[in-house]
Amino acid sequence: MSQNHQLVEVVLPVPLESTFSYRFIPGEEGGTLVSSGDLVAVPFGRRKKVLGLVLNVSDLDPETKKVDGFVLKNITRVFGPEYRIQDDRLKLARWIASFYALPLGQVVPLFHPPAPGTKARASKIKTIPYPKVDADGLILTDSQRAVVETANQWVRDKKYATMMLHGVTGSGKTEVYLTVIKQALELGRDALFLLPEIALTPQTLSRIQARFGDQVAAIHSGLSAGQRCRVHEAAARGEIKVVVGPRSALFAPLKNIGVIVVDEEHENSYKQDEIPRYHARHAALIRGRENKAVVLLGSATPDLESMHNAIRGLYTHQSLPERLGGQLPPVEIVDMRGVAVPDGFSPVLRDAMDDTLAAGKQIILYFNRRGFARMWQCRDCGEVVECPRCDIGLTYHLRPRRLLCHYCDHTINVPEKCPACGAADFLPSGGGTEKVELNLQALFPDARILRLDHDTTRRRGSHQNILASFARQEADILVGTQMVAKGHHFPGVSLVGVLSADHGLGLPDFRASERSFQLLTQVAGRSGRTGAGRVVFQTYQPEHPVIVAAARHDYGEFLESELPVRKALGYPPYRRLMRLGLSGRTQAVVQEAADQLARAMRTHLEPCGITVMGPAPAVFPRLNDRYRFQILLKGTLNPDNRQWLKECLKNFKDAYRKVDVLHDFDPVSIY
DNA sequence: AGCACGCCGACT
DNA sequence: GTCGGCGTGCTC
Repeated sequence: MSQNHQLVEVVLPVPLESTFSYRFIPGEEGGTLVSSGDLVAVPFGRRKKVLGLVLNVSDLDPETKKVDGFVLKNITRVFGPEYRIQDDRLKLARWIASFYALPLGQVVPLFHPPAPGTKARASKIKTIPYPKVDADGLILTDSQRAVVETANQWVRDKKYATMMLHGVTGSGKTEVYLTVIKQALELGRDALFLLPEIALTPQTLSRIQARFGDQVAAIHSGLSAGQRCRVHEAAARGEIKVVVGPRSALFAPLKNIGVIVVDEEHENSYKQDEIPRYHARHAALIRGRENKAVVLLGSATPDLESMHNAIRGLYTHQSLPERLGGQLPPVEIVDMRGVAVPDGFSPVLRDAMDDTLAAGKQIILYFNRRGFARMWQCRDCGEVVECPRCDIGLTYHLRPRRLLCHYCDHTINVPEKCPACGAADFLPSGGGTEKVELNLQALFPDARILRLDHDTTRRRGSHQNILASFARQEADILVGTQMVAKGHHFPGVSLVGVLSADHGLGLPDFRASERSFQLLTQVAGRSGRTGAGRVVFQTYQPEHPVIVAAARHDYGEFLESELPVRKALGYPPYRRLMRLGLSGRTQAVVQEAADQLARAMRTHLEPCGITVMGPAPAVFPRLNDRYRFQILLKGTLNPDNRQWLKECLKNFKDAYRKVDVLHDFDPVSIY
């Protein structure tokens, strides 16, 4: 008894609005039919297997060969029920597509494992036993208990609500998350626990696992495609109740979510920097709403947008003011003006390092530039060797010895003679972590030093290995870029030195202050996690409000200095941003395209209260031999605006085929 | 987005 | 001579 054939409307992962029609011939037993929400594999163009989402199904006359002039192809595979995308997940997909002005097909791949582009890998995060955690949890402090009670009440009431959990490093936020999740599980609900990949350390994992055992599964970069699928299937079948992982974990097929944790909510890694450019924190709120779940946003240095929402009463703001078992370390600001420091270490910092090493404690040194010297400059004529593709100075690296472009990875041998004047005397100026390491070794010949930056973490897993080694106190000093501010818990560290605290402040980005404050606060908080600690900020701007506020661990002070600036300039959190980036081979063509696009934007969006800025050459006007311009929109686009924008961009791309256009809502940086 | 086809520059 | 750059056209 043969079933009727099915006509199936499928969404495919292409940047097109259209859906595609396929035929499905049910199996002999007649059991399997396709239905809306199914994940299917289909032949598409020259490709044999493309994954698609079934949107609609209808009956099909077996004699019908064509639809709309297209010869129907057959669906080759229907995935099991674990892979269906339905209900709240489909709503989330539609929301992302509409909010970020993308075709649904470009969003759907977020929802099916394995993550696109990942090859099978074997490496696994080693599970180090976490120092004996009471499976029933610790005794909560009064402030923790107050927070937990509020959140638990919301969960019991099935109320969609967001809590901004504002607590310094070591104030016990994790304990709050785990307690709230525990209650949700007891009520038969599931939980998502998002955190930056970098924070997904073996310690964190085993702490969560110690509490929830085999009800919890983690998704991380060490998993193979097969392992990801197993987690996905187990979650869909209800065998797993808690999924822990980076932003992509948000799409796990849990059925009945009661709590979504977004830990370190201010972290920029929650924004995906490729299509679809969504913000996982924002998307988490949407999924929370669909599930009537409680969303916990945790941070020591909340994102200004989140904080603004808390101030406006959209989120409930809760503080965990005290650091458990200790106090925040005092920060000394060292004025570097007029101080001659050939090796970069002020006398204050040097003495502090001496004392710390003598006491057998550990040191973290933060310097936010890699390589040995930022510039390779001719002493005779002043010529700076630049990248031939990027118009950016090349950085001098010692090991291996070469000049490297930090933007396109272009590498050249160190020139013998100045390409401009032929002189053979160069001035490497502006230090980097390589140089700091060398100077440090000269200063403390017996100290064991680890360096953590892009260059020492090329190999897979080396990042976690270096951090783990330092946590085991196999080295005395950890020197590196901002990577040293995140990751493991280091009980042995009693001194943190920031070699140039004003480094990030001059960057041409409206978030430069915020990012500096977050980084300084975060790295300062790594000192004295057990016992006394101290922190030294070396700076040429000792009165800068960001540096002063960070030195006092005072978020409120930072907020007061920064919000008025944002308001005056019309930047987030007061107005939203959207960035249009244009790039191409020929400058004039890109320029012309950018002018045209900006004109269209002005005509259509300015009447809706949107401010159009630019076009202007990007901060790096040429990268990788491509000229770059950008347009910035300020204001909130309504759904009609977004729809119009989507179509405008599509037409525009057809008209200017030599220019690449990217659009980014709520960009994390406007470089 | 892929993927193939097709037409012009410097090389085994 | 061809390897390979990327422009362009199409996908049920």
